[in-house]
This record gives sequence, C-alpha cells and structure tokens, in this order.
Amino acid sequence: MQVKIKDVAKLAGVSVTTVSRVLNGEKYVKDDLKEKVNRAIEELGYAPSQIARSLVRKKTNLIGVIVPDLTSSFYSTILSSIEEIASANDYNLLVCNINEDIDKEYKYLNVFQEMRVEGIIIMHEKINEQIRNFIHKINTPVIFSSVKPTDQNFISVIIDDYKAAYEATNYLIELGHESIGFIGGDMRDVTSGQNRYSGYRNAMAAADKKLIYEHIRFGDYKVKSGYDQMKELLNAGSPPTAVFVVSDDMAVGAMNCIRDHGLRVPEDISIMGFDGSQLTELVRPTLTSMEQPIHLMGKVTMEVLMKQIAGEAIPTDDVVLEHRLVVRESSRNRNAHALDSIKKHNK
Amino acid sequence: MQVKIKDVAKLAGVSVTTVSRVLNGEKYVKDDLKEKVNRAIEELGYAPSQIARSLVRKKTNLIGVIVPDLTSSFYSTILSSIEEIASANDYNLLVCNINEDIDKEYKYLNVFQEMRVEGIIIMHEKINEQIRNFIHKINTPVIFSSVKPTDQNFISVIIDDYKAAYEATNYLIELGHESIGFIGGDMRDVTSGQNRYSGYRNAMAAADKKLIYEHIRFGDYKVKSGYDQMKELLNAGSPPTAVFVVSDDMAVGAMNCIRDHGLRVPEDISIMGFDGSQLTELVRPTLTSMEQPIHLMGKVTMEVLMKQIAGEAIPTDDVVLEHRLVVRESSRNRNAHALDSIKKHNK
DNA sequence: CTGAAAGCGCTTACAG
DNA sequence: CTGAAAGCGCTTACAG
Repeated sequence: MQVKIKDVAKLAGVSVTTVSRVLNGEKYVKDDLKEKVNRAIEELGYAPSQIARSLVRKKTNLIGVIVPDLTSSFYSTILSSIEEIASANDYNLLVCNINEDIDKEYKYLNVFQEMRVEGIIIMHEKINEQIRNFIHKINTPVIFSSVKPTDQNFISVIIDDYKAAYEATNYLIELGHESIGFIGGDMRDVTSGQNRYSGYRNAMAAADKKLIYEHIRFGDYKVKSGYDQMKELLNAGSPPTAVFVVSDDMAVGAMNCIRDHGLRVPEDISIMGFDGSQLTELVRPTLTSMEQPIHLMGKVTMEVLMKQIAGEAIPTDDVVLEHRLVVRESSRNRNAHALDSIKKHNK
Repeated sequence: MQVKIKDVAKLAGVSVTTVSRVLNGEKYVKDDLKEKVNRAIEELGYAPSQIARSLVRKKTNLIGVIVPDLTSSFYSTILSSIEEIASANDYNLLVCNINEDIDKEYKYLNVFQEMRVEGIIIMHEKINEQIRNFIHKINTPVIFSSVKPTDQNFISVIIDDYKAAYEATNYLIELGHESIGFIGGDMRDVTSGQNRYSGYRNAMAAADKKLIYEHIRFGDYKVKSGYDQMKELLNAGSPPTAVFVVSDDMAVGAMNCIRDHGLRVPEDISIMGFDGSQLTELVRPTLTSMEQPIHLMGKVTMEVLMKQIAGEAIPTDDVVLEHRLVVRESSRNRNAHALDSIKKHNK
C-alpha cells in the first residue's frame, strides 16, 4: 500500500535510478527531470524506505541504548544528552529499559544485533558472563557510560569515582567533622560501589579518622534505601555529625529520615550527596554534592561511539571526565554544630 | 562481514529455505536437519537480519515515541511504562526527545515514516498545521498520551483534566479556604492549560468564591516557573491561604519559594499539586496532589496502539482514566491556619 | 546525464 | 518434508 520508488518513477516518466539519484542529491541529473521527480514525490507523498535503503547500504543509523532505569533523573539526563547528539548526526535511538532484569538485557542485546545497530551504549555494569561473551563476539562497537565493568576490553566514559569520593570525604573532614558516616552503593558495582567506598576509607585513613562500622551502610542508590539506611545509622548508638551518601537520591532519602527523627540538616548532621542530579537544587535544604558532569557524559559517550563507528582512532583508554564539588546548604562546619549545641544548652 | 543465512545453509548442507524454516520455528523440518541447522547457527554466531526480514514481511516491530522532555519524571515514567509493554510484545521503541523544538518533531516524524514504524505515540499537544497535516496523510496509527490536541480525529489516553482540576479546587474550598490562588500551565495547551484552568474557575464560581486575578498566574510546568510565579503571587498584596498548582514540579518550586520568603507550608499557605510524580513523596512537607495514573497511562497507551496496529476495534473515543486525590502534608484546614495565627499572636 | 540489471539478506508461494 | 525461484524496495556499478 505504501508508495514506492517505482510509483514515483512511473508518474515522473523516468527510471527508478533517476529517482534514486534525485533522492540522494546526486549531481548529474538534468534540472527538468529533477523537477518532475520532485513533483511526483510531492504528489504521492513518497518517503523512501529506510529499511530497503539500510539493506543495500549496510548502514542502519541505529544506536541501541540500555538504560538501567528510565525514571531515574540521572540516567534520563544522560539519555537525553545522548539523544541530542545522535539526532544531530542522523542517528536514531533504540531504547531499552532493563529495570534490574538481566534477562531482558540479554534479549535486547540480541535484538540490537538483529536490528544491525551500528553501536551500543550500556549504562550499567552488572554484566554477567553471558553478556560479556556476547559483547565480545559481535563486532559492533560497545561503549559504557557512567560505569566501568571490570573487563578491561570495554571502554567507558566515566569520572574518577575513587578520587571524587576521596575528595568528598576530605571536604567533610576539612569542615572539622570527626565521625563521618557513609552510605554506599552495591559492592558488586566497581565504579559506584567499590571505588566510592575505597575513596571514603582512604580519605578517612589519611586523616587518621577511625572507621566506625556502625556508621557504614550500603543501599541501592534509590531514595527509599537512603531513608532506610539512614534510619539504621541513626539507631546505631551515637550518630555521626556528617554522612557521605553516594547518590543524590539516597542523600535526599537520608535527609528526610533525619528530619523525620526530629533532627536537622545541617545543624545536627551534614549531608554530602553524589551525582549532581536535579534534586540537589530542589530539596530544602539544598544538597551539597560531588557532581558528575551528567550532560557532558552523555554527549561525550555518543561522540566517542560515533568515532568508533567511523573507524577513527578508537580510544584504547577510558575517557575520564572532571567531577566537581558543589557546596550547598546541607553541609556545614563542625564548629557551627558546636555553637548550635551551646546555644541549645543555654536556652 | 556479517554472517548470513546463506553461510548457515552452506555449513549445514541444506537450502536457505530450510534454514529460514528452522529460524521461524516452522514444523515440517526433519529433526536431524533441524539439528544440523541449529549447530551451524550456533557455530557461526548467526543472527538473522531484522532489516531484510522487515523488508519482505512488511513489518518492522518498531514504534516511534515523541517525548517533550526526557528528563521530566512525568514523561520518563510514562515512557518506561510504554517500554515495558512494548518489550513484552516484541516491539522496539525509537525514542525522540523534542525539547520544545517543533522542527525536530517534524523531522522525527519523517524519520518515523521512513523507518516504517508501525505506530506513533506523541506526548505533547502543541502540534502545528504542518504536523497535523502530516499525521493525517500518513496511514500509520497515531495515539496521544496524557494530552489531547484540539483535532477531533486523533485519539488520546488521558484523564478528565477539567474534572480533576475542579475536584482539586473543591478540596481546598472544603478545607475552608476563602482565597485560593492558581498557578496554571500554558494556555495554548488544551488539556493541561485550558481545561485545568476552567476546572479551577468553575469550582470557585460554584462555591461563590470570587477570583482574585492577582492570585492567578501561569507557568511552564517546570520547577523554576513554579518558584517564579509564586514569587509574583506573594508580592501581590495579601497572599492566598491556599494555591492550586497544575504540576507537581511547579508545586515544589512554589513550596520552596514560600519557604524562602519565611513562610511555611501548610501552616501559612496550603499547596495542592497535580500529576502524582515521584516528587510528592520526596519533598518535605510531602505534597498533596491530584494524581494521574501515570504508569497505567503508558500501559494503556501502548495497549490501545497495538490494537490499532492489529486493526482490531479502533477506539473512536478517547480513553479516559481515573484521577485520584492524594492528601499529604502540604495542605490543611483553613481553621488550622486561624489557630496558628492565634498561637503566634499569643506568643 | 540516463537507464537496465544485479544484488542487499531474507521469506514465501510453488512444485516436487 | 525439502529446495529453486521470485520478490520485498531500494542503491550502485556498468554501459551508453
């Protein structure tokens, strides 16, 4: 039922070759023929089939993207940035939301292969053996964004999570805090689990602060787990005066928990988040956070992937972007706490 | 370089027809041949080209989705829900983020046509003449989700925005509020602009409350505009004791503004949001909101679209889902305000 | 500058 | 149960 190139050719009184030439903007078509063809196209409302075209050109202009959770502000911001660059370069995005479902990921990876996507972007690192093998087997460029799986053969666009966590912790130490709690991520995640935890521990060690294991908890990056872990932390004897939380979502949950327990941020407890999500400016008090360049991360991911596809200088190393500490209302000097206590005492 | 069906046939020592039969799970293939073929597929790591398959079957399994803003929690939740149903039915999503760029939408619509998507989902209603004509011209099913353009020929999955806004306003009236402000959306939007405003006005009229035009402002649904509009509203003489804000994002902005002005929610001003986004539970005080069934909306959108594609009973009318008032901490009885004032006075 | 023909990688009648 | 052949809607050498 769809009108095809043959119909256009017939109406214009030329060969399909000529129509194809006009379609692809080739020179060497006489103006009058070109005009006839364009009129026929217009009249029939013809749009060339990208499917047929892909088959012969062996180029689909498709990129497959695997997102862990579309409803997360962090990932959807990266995705939106990827989409912007893709669209500007005539690439289209096939989007898969896996929601913890590793089988769905494998299924989608197969779909990507069948669709002959030109490149694949993956935004999580919990890849299993099956997926690892699959990625190695297909000869489609794959790039990881915001995460780095253990496998050295994959390239990633990331920040230095260890260093960022170290600096975040150090900032709290410099504020004069002695006991600094930690709410980490999934320790199966190298990037956001292990590296951030190491950064915290080493910063504490370097400053001769001892780790209090009741002040160290692990969540799943989401708001609710931040709330739940903070609750455990508050119930564990004397709470810390500052907590470094490795995602802004969890940090917001932690702040809510503190508030619901009748304590105040930052007067009683300082909170430091991680990511630089929209939430930081939204909540009250606003959230101090070790920020990732989220938008840039998506942009660079897509740009590097396009280079890989073009066969240009394939980066052999990860692309490491700059993190940035943004101080807002949720953190303050330990001395301020002391003053507050005095004030309270004098009341 | 990609291995193709011919390679599999050669290795298995059968015809491509037989390979195709095995691939498509047809009966009438002897077990031993089937096994040979499967072994060859395995050995070569063969994955059939969906491109070639689409061309002959005239079926792409592709759905095009146009999202106004991927980073918005409202749209990304709908999208995630659409993706869930699509994926379960072997449909893949081509996602376009337009970010207010109407030209990008038109461009993408053309891409959708060239990609021969089987259906199109659009989540915004500011469609212009060009887009309207285009949608009418192509014979691909189109469905609108969460919005309803003026054009009667398109079908939408929505809530009754007028009624929802009426009830939201009425709830504030029942709480005893006399002066109820309003922060609306874009009046060029029928669904979320005009209908919600009408609901507010008629509810006020029905209760004999007079409209105070200094208490009526319009934003763009985003947090910042909620903040800005609330500021204007607070500066306009005596502020209202309650404000109905037509998006949760704006409502959060409004709450922050109130707080930054040294006033409290809900003690001084009650706030009612709209949408039922994740933010409602995240912010403190938690946000009372007239909620849309966001997740269901995405699900139903995709389900109805699949029916349209299958040519089954095409719905001639919009699908109207139920809204729901969820009361949280940001709203309270006007009497409570009075009591608060007295308390303050007696201090 | 223009067109006939081959081919992209599959599926599907058709014949056996 | 199996295979040769035509065809899906394009593009691209090739020849003129």
